[in-house]
Amino acid sequence: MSKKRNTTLKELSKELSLSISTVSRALNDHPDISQETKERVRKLAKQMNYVPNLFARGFRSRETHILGVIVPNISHLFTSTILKGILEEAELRGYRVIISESNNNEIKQVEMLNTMTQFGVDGVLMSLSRKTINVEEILKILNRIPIVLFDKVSSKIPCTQVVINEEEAAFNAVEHLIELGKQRIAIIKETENSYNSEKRYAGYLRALNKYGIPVRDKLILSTEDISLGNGRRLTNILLSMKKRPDAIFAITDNAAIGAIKALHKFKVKIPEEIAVVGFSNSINSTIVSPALTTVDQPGDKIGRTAVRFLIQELENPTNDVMTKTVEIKTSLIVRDSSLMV
Amino acid sequence: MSKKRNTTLKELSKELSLSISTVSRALNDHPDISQETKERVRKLAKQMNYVPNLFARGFRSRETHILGVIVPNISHLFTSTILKGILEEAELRGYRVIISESNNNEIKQVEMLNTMTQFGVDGVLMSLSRKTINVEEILKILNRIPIVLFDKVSSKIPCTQVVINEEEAAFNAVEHLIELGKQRIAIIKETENSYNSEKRYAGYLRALNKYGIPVRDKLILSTEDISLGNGRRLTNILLSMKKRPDAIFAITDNAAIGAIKALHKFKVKIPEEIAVVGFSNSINSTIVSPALTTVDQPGDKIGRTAVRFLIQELENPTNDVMTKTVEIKTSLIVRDSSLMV
DNA sequence: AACGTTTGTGCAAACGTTTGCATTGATATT
DNA sequence: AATATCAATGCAAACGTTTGCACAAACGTT
Repeated sequence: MSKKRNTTLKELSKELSLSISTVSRALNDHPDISQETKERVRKLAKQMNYVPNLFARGFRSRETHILGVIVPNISHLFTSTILKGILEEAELRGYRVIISESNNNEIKQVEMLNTMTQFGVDGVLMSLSRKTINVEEILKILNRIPIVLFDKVSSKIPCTQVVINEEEAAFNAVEHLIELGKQRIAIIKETENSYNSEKRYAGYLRALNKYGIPVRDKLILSTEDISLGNGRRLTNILLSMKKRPDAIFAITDNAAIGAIKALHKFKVKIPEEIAVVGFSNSINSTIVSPALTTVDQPGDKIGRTAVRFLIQELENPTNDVMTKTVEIKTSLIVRDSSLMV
Repeated sequence: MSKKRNTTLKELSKELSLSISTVSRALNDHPDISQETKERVRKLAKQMNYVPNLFARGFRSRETHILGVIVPNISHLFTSTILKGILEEAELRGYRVIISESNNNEIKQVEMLNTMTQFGVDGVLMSLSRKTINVEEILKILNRIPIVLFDKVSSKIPCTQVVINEEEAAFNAVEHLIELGKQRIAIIKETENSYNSEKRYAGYLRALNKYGIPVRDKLILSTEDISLGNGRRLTNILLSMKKRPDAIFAITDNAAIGAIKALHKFKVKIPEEIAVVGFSNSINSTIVSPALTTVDQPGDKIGRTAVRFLIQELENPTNDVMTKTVEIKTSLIVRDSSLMV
């Protein structure tokens, strides 16, 4: 039951009466080796079930073909969809993936980053923890190995960043509401200046501006923790106003669902009286009733793209920092919560 | 930007005018080394930011301190909750984790298992892909390194298995319905004989038997793919019967939600006319209305437990196969879909 | 015939760590 | 004084792979 040893190059070479180096080269398809020898070697290797010892190889070549991934919280549908994309793309290109959670804890995030580099990953894919303020440590590591950020990113870190086009997505969502004839559009966003929240807010403003709709401070609500409960709470506030809004744009599905729950309780007709739009296309958005209009973020595409850029950097190393920002397109999925005839 | 080299034992030893072996032993707290030396070494190591090269170490000792994890689908809330538990517990005990998806594909599952062992993981945690029939390859690998199965398990594989107590959980759920006074309780389960589905079905039967309620074939419905859509479809069948059931036990939340949607459409009162109980405590179960009564499966506990058993095996290797089955307790969460006053 | 070139192969070093054994000097035991 | 014991340290091998270089044989060119 204890770990048995694998076939080694040495054993193969003995069996074939060749040197270890020849066997190694034969298996690596080195041009110096004759076709005939290559075939003999490959045949025996297969027969003896030879598998290269990746540790020895990585140890020698300083390349592990392992990518590190750090995310705030793995059990979040959007995140795990991204992970799915990462896993698939990485595997396709012959890389393994090590995953870690930062639990939205900045200290732990740096710790993970450190053990990962210590461990010898070739590069790191990372979605930043909330309130990542002290980027100094991260920059230090960025000096040693390539990092690609996705989803939760920061302009303070000069590296490739893969995000959805938050601003445009929000713009489209709000424009959709305007096209329905809505004029008093409330927004539920985050208090702290997260990248995502800010961009979505910017999209909201641009849409209002484009159509000459005044921006009303009263309709702009913020919360620390953009959860279902807080969505409900803030909606209650909106409902208590003399002049109620006629639409709510929540920057996450959960908050939007909270809004729907609150509207339900007060028997407000959705979407006739107040339409609701969310953001994420989480599974819940189809389960709540009425089904929620929302922005679909193609998670797996984000993951795949991030991997592609990272590997690109790994395989064509340059000395100048890459600071490209790649924006992935989203699409608005219109459902009953904003479907008017 | 290219990978810089880390401080090595050699460099430390030169700086301290000690031999490499002494430095190594000092850092590993070997009893042969004097306290004084140990402190000198540790101090310089810290100062020079020494980190052991895990590859060299793993290479030498044949221990990587990496665990492999294979799951059918990472973006499934229950699965990612288990992963969370695995990550936390493994990290706590100084192990790294490599995660892979089998996508419910038996061939790929074996492939992943192979590359993982090839890669040198110390052990594997695995949730089986649907329709895992040919366990031969898995047994072969089980000969080389320890495997612990969780959630989707199989008695054909002699190893430690961590599961929830499916049978009892289902029993409790159905008993709850009976206590409400329900007598015609339908079940929606899977066609193929998955471990989970079978156990839950057994619990259903036991509950009926205990209370002397006849088992009616007509009320036992099966589907290949236990999805929301199929839950809806099968419920429609139930509704078309002359004598409708007065409760539905669906062996997954999604199917239960499908049932609720169907009942809604036909204006059936939940739970007065027909009560509904699901299984999983997915987020959706609180979002659907009425909120769904369901079985809470403590995912992170499953993950943690699985890791504990695996490490236990790793660190106390024996030659006899472990075939323990560990059952994790669940609890029934009663919500509106079965709340009668 | 002497010399380059090409082709295929082998030798040996290197990667960074751990560890069995040898070595040294000091101290305790007879 | 001779010997056994002990504590602290160093030497060197080993893990499996890759790779620069050397080498030998065969061939082509002058």
